Amino acid sequence: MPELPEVETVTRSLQPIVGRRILAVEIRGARILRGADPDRVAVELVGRRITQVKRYGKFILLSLGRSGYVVLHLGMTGRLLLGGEAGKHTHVILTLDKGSLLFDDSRQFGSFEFSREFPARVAKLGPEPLEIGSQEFALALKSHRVRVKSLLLNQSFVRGVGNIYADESLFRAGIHPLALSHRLTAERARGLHRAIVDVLSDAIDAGGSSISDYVDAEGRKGFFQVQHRVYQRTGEPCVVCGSPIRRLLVAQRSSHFCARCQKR
DNA sequence: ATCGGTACCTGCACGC
DNA sequence: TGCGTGCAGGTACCGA
Repeated sequence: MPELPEVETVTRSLQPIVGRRILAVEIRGARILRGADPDRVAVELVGRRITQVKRYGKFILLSLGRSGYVVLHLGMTGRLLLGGEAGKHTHVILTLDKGSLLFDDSRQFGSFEFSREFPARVAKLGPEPLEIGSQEFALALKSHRVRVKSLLLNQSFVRGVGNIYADESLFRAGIHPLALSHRLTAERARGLHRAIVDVLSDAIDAGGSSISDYVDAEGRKGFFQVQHRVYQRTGEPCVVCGSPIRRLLVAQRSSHFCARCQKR
């Protein structure tokens, strides 16, 4: 579900919890803690005040003053919900001094971790695509010899781009997903960066893409899915040239593209 | 040191 | 109705 635009939308909708204090922690599904001891996590969190909610790529960090961070990743199906009823897949419930925060995740690929320090997993991420310059992006592309689609999905290259927005960006840039990163001209590389910025910005404006179950912390769906030009449109006519959108596997992920508009 | 492939988990749509 | 198959926004880890 969640790539940069969805995680950004969730982060924005979570701002009401800034300044709130954690009164109680209920952990129903320990898998989401990735091996940490549930009791210890609870002890670390209870009584802390949430001082900031910030996104890094696809991660959300809740700062707890100087005590540390709650490090959240939504995986494929994770949801953070303000209030509401706990369900079958609710793994963590934070009771706040006003309201509550639920972490829901049917596939359990997400994670809920506590870290005393700024987390290494987050520190290792590549730059934010919306902050890096096109020139810098083009140079970085040159230093890798891989399929460009794989590179876009690599979070240590740029953080936050996932399968939907990689496909949509490559389409807008007219670049084939199998194109080799180091073979792209600087101009096409800069064009790809512009396409990424455009797609991500448009998607954030639309509140993200709700393919099946994505909603923000207030339960609102996103609307960017109606603007997808290639993602999950296999067989449909290309909006530019009319030839059918094709699908192939790159890095074991479905990749949707127009063979006529997107060149290697 | 980088890679591509596989594993992790649940739910849904589809064909038979 | 039920069963098997394939697919789904994610990353971690393995061996080459």
